[in-house]
Amino acid sequence: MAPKPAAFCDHDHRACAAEVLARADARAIAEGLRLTPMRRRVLEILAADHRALGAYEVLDRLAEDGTPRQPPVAYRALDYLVQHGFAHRIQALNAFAACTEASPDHIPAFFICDTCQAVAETPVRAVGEAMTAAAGRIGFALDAMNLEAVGQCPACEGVPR
Amino acid sequence: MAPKPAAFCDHDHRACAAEVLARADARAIAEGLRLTPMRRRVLEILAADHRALGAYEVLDRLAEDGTPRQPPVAYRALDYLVQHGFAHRIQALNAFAACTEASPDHIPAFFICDTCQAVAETPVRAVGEAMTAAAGRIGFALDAMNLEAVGQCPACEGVPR
DNA sequence: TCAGTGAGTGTTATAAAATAACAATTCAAA
DNA sequence: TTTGAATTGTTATTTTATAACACTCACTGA
Repeated sequence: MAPKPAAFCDHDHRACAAEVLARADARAIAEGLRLTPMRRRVLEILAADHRALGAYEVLDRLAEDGTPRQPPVAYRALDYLVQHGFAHRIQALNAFAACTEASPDHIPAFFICDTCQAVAETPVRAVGEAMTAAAGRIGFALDAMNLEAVGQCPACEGVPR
Repeated sequence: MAPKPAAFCDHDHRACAAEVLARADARAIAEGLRLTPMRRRVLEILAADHRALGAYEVLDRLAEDGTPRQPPVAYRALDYLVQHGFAHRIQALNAFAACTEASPDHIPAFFICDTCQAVAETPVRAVGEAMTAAAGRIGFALDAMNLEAVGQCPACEGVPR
């Protein structure tokens, strides 16, 4: 079995989250992207655990530091993060998760645990290629894909649902 | 190039929609599923074209025959249709499309045209297998997947976006 | 025959998610 | 240092989805 994603294992999450932020900071500098305090704070909130957060959950966390609880505040930051690949939108949950993958050009796929709500982003090159091939066969010009799986993560194996 | 999905071609859509309904009727009888008039009507509305419809669009169509415009009416029928594989939910659009695939155990993938809003469901065995394999490698017990692609369909090729 | 049960539908109300629109501010380049 | 563009603040509204309960009707077993 391949190494399990950190999302499904015990791990030093403080370091894990710090790494996500550090990579984002580095990329923002390298590419001249404006990862403003607001946006960075939202990414930090998302990175705080391996769960996807709804916009209103993000808003609640922001409100704890005194940011006004207005939906556009959260949506704008989230849209920016998604737009620039710092975060992903998990369609199946209407929610958002920090991007945990180092390689900048990966095609993300998400494995969502029904039991503990953990979301793991794992590189699935073969899936992306098969999808691209399928698009090619039907003459479809592919811009983006959403690859999401719902089930039970290895840490929750055996837990009744 | 493989045969393009009907959704992306000129075709006799009356026959196409009738086939979807006929297959659903047959399966309902075979499996003892209760495809009530309400549910069948909603499926008919979905099958009316190769677009995904939001629940409130379905509700509007229903209202044209005098059904009360109450959200639960649409959501209940849609949930049933999705639950039993007569229709699919298109997560990227918060919308629903009739299942157009004959084989009952297929893994659906959706190609969504940004330009004309057509949605094609095509069997993508290789994608499903790659995804299943990826799940297996990380010990994830897969229950369901959403495979969606956004882009431009062959019929809209060249149309500026 | 007829209470009991459960699935389906009708109906009212509300919750949750997302966006429109415009004002105020900040920032960086000319 | 002004000017234009990007960002953030704010109010209001739209769109999507669900909770909760009442009513009907077909079916079941006493």
